[in-house]
Amino acid sequence: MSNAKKIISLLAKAYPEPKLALDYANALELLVAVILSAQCTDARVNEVTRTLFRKYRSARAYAQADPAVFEQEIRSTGFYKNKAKAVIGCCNKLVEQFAGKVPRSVAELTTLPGVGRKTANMVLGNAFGIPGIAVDTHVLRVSNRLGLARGEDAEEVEAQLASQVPPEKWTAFSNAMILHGRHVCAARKPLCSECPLAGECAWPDKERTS
DNA sequence: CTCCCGATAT
DNA sequence: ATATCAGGAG
Repeated sequence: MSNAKKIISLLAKAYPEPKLALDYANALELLVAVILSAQCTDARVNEVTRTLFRKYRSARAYAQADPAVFEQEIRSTGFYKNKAKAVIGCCNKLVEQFAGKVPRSVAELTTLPGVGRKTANMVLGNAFGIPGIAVDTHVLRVSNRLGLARGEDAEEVEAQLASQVPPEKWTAFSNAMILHGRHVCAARKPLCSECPLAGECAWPDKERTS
């Protein structure tokens, strides 16, 4: 078994049924939660969406929101002006071009304002069960450290990962990589001594900060 | 490449 | 005090 296959297998064992830490009940809620999650902890997003999801129950509801009010409602997630514009703009387009429903392809999703490949793949995989590898800062970092990919471009890394992981495992793989990046292979203080993948990891000791 | 922005860890 | 954090747009 190749090193990459071993790593992918160990990762799946370490994170059986990896699920997102974001709270959501449907594709629209997940889309909104992922947009709000940029540069923000999942815990804070959940705190905000707990009340937000009770008030806005459809794409139309967000589309009709007062921007100034909405900005304040999501303020604590940071980048609130951009995010408010993204969510409201997104939902306007959903209403006008997608019958108020969240589309099921990367191509369509990325036409929505504020939605890039990472957000699109996150929604596809977790809300629709359509295979997708969401490459965020964690997946980028962990992939490079493990030696599963090389490079800083998210789309290139996504392609490299896609060629090594069978499509039916893309979503679980990317969710596991995110969890691993958050809790073990952290940017600042990676817990290499507790890492189940340490034996197969390509990251040289000299580059470790702790 | 820069800007957006608050919360949290260090 | 300040560096960094579940990105995307201009």
